[in-house]
Amino acid sequence: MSATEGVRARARREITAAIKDEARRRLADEGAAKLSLRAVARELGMASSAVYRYFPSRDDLLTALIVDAYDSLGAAAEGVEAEAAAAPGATPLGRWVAVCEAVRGWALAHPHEYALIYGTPVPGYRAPETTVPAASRVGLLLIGVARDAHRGPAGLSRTPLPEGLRPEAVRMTADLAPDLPPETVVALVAAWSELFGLIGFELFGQFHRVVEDRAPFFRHAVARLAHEVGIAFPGATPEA
Amino acid sequence: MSATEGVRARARREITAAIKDEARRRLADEGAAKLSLRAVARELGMASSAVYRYFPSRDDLLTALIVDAYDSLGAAAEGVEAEAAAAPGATPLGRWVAVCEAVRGWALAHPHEYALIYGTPVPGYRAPETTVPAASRVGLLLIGVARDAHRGPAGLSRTPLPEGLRPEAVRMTADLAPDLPPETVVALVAAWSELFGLIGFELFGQFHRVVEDRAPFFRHAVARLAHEVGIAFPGATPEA
DNA sequence: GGGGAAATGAGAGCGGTGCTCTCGCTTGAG
DNA sequence: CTCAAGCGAGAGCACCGCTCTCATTTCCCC
Repeated sequence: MSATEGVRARARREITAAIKDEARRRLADEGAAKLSLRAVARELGMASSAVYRYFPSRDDLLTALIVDAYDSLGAAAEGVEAEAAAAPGATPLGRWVAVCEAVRGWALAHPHEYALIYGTPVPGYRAPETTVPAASRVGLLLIGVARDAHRGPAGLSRTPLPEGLRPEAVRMTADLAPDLPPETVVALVAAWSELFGLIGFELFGQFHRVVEDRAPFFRHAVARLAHEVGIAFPGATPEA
Repeated sequence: MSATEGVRARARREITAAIKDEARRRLADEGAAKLSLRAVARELGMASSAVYRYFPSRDDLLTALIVDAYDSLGAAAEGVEAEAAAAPGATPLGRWVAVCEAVRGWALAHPHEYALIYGTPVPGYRAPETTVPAASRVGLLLIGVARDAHRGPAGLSRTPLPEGLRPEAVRMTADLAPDLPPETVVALVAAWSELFGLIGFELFGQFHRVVEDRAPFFRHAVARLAHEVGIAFPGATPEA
């Protein structure tokens, strides 16, 4: 035991992690809706009531899993993006596609955790504000790629905004990326949500018997999203 | 009682409908995951075991609600599309936007039913094949709009496909719309899933503090999706 | 019309759930 | 060393999905 952490504190940290690990394992088996605190406790060889010392309610356990999932996804995407950006001959389009494919890859590897954060919100559950930073990481990454493209030699193409959208576009720009054109910010937010539409449809079975060879389809679709954001021009294709 | 329907058949039909209605009501209160057959029965003043005469299991009740929701959404979208198509000066772009806005309107009006069909799949639940026709209605509608645009004077613009996607694109085209170019079919399927990404993000709170004035944002985004499908050319805007 | 099969409803019951409370034991800070 | 705080276990409450049994009602066929 260290001087700064007694047996009790250490046990608390380890048991908390063990509960979350076991919960994640059970999540993969049965989904969030049927996640049972008792089953987690049983598997860990402890009384169900003891789990409540660590998570005041089942929903609090879910919240913890949600924050962890956002962070896991964010870290995965950031790692891949950093790698893509460091590679020789890196282009904004290549980085954009890399981020999108990282998100898809994480989602396919952790479908139930993905469902937890991008699927139907849990019944009475309201995400606390603490989840916001973790939840924003992928979006910030996409903004960063667009920003670098904007600063780069190729610049960004823009589609004009209808009049009715301009005030909201200006407001969004001030909030999200004041250094980017409003046309780009609007396209960025749309592409961001459309990306998760593609992934959600694949993951939740909507592509069943519609799209079979999904990797190239996804790659093509997100490259077009990048084009919509103004990151690449028609005819340009990523190679990585 | 009519000659073709006895007391029993009529009662069965009415009670089945009453159970589904009450279930829908409770769905709005607590979400699909916590939908309780017992609570439905209690509210209807019948023994919980009696409900099993009408739905063999809770999941079967959910299936019925899912099919109903798909049909309700499909009917709403089809109605709006027919109206838009019949209006003087109707354009494919106008009809496309009308369909998308109808889907969004239905989703905002029936958020829990939307979550049921486009959100996280219910735990152990696997959608039976019987849901496929109802689930396809919106997609078919979008295909129809693209088909009419293809036949119309303006035609469809096309973005070339990467080589790796061509076999799958050809397969998809044969399955979905043999009379359309593969480039269009791929763009159509992508736009279809991206449409539900936009709606899902709005409905499930991901746009919280990101997009505030959502109607014009959505309208702009789906018009751009139409453009991606090749339905409208840059600069064209719907007016309806 | 009458009789038997099928449909229906009610109730008890099984094993499971989230969550609370109380009880003893252990740990750590004063 | 003491004593409050942290912790685990067990019992218990109200609820859940689902099954089984047992009356009662309806319908179909003879």
